Amino acid sequence: MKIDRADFEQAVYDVVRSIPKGRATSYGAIAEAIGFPNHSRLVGKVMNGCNATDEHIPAHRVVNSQGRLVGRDSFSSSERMRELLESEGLRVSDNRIRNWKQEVFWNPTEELKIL
DNA sequence: CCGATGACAAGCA
DNA sequence: ATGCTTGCCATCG
Repeated sequence: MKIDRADFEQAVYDVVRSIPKGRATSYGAIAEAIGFPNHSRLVGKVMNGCNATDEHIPAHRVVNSQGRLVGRDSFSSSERMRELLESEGLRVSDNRIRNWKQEVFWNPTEELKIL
């Protein structure tokens, strides 16, 4: 199945905007939630373009499956992403979110299914 | 956890 | 078109 770029982007933004403050999710989880489980990389691409022209999208709440802040280079500064997360009550050490899978991880597939 | 593999899409030379 | 890289992920070891 081919992917409609505009439709894909819109779906990604929609999910990202739904991420609660103090929580975070992964590229793969978003991809799965919008129906493209094996296109996690495209989510990253979309996010990359989103924070460049930033549209009040909490891109800092999107990390990789290991809770690692791989997208920090696309922010104003390398520390920006970490600061945003810490200001929401999250703990970050060595470029990773603490209690990632235990507490912080927010599953859009599960949460949005209920709505 | 880390490294290597295989899968998929897009951008670039 | 080909080859390599990328805000990735699941699986295997």
